[in-house]
Amino acid sequence: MADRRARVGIVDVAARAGVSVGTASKALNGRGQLREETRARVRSAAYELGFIPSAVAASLLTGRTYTVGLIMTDHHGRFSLPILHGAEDALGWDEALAFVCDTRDDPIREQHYVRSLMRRRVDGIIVAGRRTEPRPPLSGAPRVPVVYAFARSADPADCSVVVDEEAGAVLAVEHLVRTGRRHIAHVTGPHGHASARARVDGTARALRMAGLELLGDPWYGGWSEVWGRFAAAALVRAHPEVDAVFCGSDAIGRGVADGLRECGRRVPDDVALVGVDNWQPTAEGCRPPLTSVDLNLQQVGRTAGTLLLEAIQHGGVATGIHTVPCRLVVRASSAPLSG
Amino acid sequence: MADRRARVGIVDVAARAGVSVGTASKALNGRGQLREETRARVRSAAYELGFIPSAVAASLLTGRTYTVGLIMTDHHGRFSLPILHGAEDALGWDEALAFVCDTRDDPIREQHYVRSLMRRRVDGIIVAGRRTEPRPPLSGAPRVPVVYAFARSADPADCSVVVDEEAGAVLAVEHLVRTGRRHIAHVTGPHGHASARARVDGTARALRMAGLELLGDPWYGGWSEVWGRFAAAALVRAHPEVDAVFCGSDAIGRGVADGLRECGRRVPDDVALVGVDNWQPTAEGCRPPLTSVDLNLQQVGRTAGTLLLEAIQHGGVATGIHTVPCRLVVRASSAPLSG
DNA sequence: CTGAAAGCGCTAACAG
DNA sequence: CTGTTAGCGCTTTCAG
Repeated sequence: MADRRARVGIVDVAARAGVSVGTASKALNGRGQLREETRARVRSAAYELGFIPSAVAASLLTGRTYTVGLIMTDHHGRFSLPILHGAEDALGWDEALAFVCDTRDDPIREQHYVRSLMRRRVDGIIVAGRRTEPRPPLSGAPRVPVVYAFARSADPADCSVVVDEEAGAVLAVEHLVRTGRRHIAHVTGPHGHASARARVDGTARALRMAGLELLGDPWYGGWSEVWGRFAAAALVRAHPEVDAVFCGSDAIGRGVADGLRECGRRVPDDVALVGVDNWQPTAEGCRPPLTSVDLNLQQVGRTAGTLLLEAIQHGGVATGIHTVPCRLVVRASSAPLSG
Repeated sequence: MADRRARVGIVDVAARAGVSVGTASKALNGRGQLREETRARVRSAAYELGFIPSAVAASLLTGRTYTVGLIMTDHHGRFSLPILHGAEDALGWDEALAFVCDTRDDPIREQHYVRSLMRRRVDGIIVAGRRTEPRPPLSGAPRVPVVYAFARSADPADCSVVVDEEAGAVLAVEHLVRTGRRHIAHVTGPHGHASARARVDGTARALRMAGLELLGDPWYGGWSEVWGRFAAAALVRAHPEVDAVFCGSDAIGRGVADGLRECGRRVPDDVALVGVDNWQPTAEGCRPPLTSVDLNLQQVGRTAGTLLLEAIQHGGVATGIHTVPCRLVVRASSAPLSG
């Protein structure tokens, strides 16, 4: 172990071990047929010199860089960071490293980043979306595999990994039904969002399967707490018999919880609540802590990483729309009706 | 504009333009003395072939990769993402790209990542901390410049960019005093956290300068809403005259707001509130929206990026502890006392 | 079992 | 003004 003056290259290692560079290379990479004694000698020479092989040089030769680009569009990282973690898992922290590029939702920036990534010869690109609406495919049709995560590409020929949001809603509603709720309402985000519509559909499906009906119409609004509070008040007025609310997001859920409390309804005794996102700060800050549908974003990232890796290895192109299921995380807001 | 079969290299461009590779290189990089007509011919050949120069090959030659490593330790990215953005700004999205490595607070992972980054020959490394306690320097003493952001290195010889948290507290308290508050309490996180202690010190200093005293002792606890709610109730009981609370975090601030409301105190009419972090979801979800001390993390990242760049260009090592000031973001929770 | 030599894609002298 | 040549640091045939 040492840190010498300049950069130590494989030639230095070879010299110190008294072998040729070719031999040194083989010894270090476990390739070829070498006497074990030679291997050991090279290895210790490398160690003593603090030799760190250059991935740059290796890439030039092999054509693979063992790097991928991760394009994110949500600067707060609520969606893209879990995706990054999953991708890191799949890529293996020993293998590939990820260039993370935050486009800040600007197509120009995105285009620049793609060019930058191509110049760096990344082996592939993961595009992490911020909403679930299909997004335009990367412009410039990069010559490497691309996998879209969370927000699928508008081009069905592309490879996308998405969350089954409708099934997530089903999970939530089935849970409410199973715990004894019968008068279930749904407060969610803007009608213009695919996520909101998918959850409405899932809710309807689950209720139908249980032989129930939604209490009134879905309450479309925003994704915010303010909307949740407002909706809760209106909801109680319109349907006093409500005994559960499936909320389109944790923020809404929190707002609804506060709103209900202020109307004199107890959660979960009078009304059970389930949210979506399972976002720690919100779900656990809620009073009481909020049962929530986890979007499994890390799994989305892991799947995306795995698909990308396969595409890279098979020299092919990734294709198809892959779906990841949601997961229900039960907390106090949906305790069974003890009645 | 085209996408041909394999990879098009500069030899292909040169061939198509009817010049040698050397000339093509010069034309494309604006180096050397060339007839404008030749330059143009090469450029259009490159364009028609969809030529994307290989940064890998260039790096091998020049020794610089125009990439940096960004090591983050907080998987939720609340601290490291703003730092990343700032760093991106400083590095220039056209210039350098960042490998983002999430160590998940595991020293082993960190060590592996550092090795990975060194093998990729990054030009420098930024280490984004998660807490403000000094952290052990990167092991293995990388041969490239390293800048620590947010959490400074325990080795004072290293280069660190930190937030002046004490000054941030002064900002908050001065604001409260200026808006007419006189009975100011302080609810904050664990005594074991340097951040909590720095804010306590800043609070004391600002009050002293205003000729005031803290109302009772600082309330050390956790960073959570739960703690804020609890503390608010206890505080009102212990010091009914309280007319302002400086909270060590936005989460605490939110808890205090709820707690106070439930004790029958109005915010800001009876009690003004200021938090720290200026974390959108919490600060704006608060009722009323919470005035907060912004830690200027993006600026921390920008400074770190700039210092790193300088160190890289001057081939030297970055040094010194650099401090970034906080910024107060005023919202409804601290409206002036209209009394 | 080990060494020598070619070359990955590009740039930078130096010739012409 | 343009072409030729020699590598950057490494892996990999192919001889020895």
